[in-house]
Amino acid sequence: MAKKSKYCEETETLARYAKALAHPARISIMQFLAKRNTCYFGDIHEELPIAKATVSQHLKELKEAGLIQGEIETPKVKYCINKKNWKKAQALFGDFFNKDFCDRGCDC
Amino acid sequence: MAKKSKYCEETETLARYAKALAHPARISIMQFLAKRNTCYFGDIHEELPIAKATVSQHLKELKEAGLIQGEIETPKVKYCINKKNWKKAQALFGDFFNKDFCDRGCDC
DNA sequence: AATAATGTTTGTATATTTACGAACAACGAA
DNA sequence: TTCGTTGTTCGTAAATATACAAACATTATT
Repeated sequence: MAKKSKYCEETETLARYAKALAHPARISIMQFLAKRNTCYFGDIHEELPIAKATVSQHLKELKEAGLIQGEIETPKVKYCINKKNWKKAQALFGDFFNKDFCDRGCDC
Repeated sequence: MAKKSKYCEETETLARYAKALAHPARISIMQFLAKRNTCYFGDIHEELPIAKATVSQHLKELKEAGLIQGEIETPKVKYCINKKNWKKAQALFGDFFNKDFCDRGCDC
């Protein structure tokens, strides 16, 4: 059976990215990855005030949303931003926030 | 008692806005408000594939996040974007997505 | 084989989110 | 006063999200 999609593709995608970023821990992770060359799980865990199991869970969500990717570098795991999807998100949020609605005159 | 804030202010705020946008119905609402002059509840409801009680709930969340505001225009209710906070969100997402992380060389 | 190091997965408890119908509130019109 | 219109709030059910400890998996080392 087909997936019920009540909203347009682009809207769904944007909402999905927003959801992935809807937690301060995940924002922090993305910021950390953005400014770091090497980004092992342990380093990320160190930066955050939460248990490692929870960090792992957040990383999983970011990965499932496509914003990051991980690779095993025994015995560590290295994470980094998924550039392709990051650009996609960048573009979607960019469009979203550049409606110039003010000029159209929402009159409140 | 003070609210426990484990993350920095800016990160929390960004996550809060992201959370407000983390549902296609709410993205749709913002898009609708962005391109419309007058934006009554009924018009918004018409655009969405959900019950009015649910629409009302989503509007409440957007309002509590500060992204929109509403005013009564008996017998209707007019909603519109909160420009001040919209600009704030615009700026926060702008900074967030302009890390130029690629140049720093995340090496995956 | 036993140990150590690094993360993931599982189990679980609690809280939040999402959705809807029904009841309610406010107000103008008949 | 009784309706009709417009939205909000309430009650509730089901699904997700968040967090942690404990158990587990993997690989290197002793």
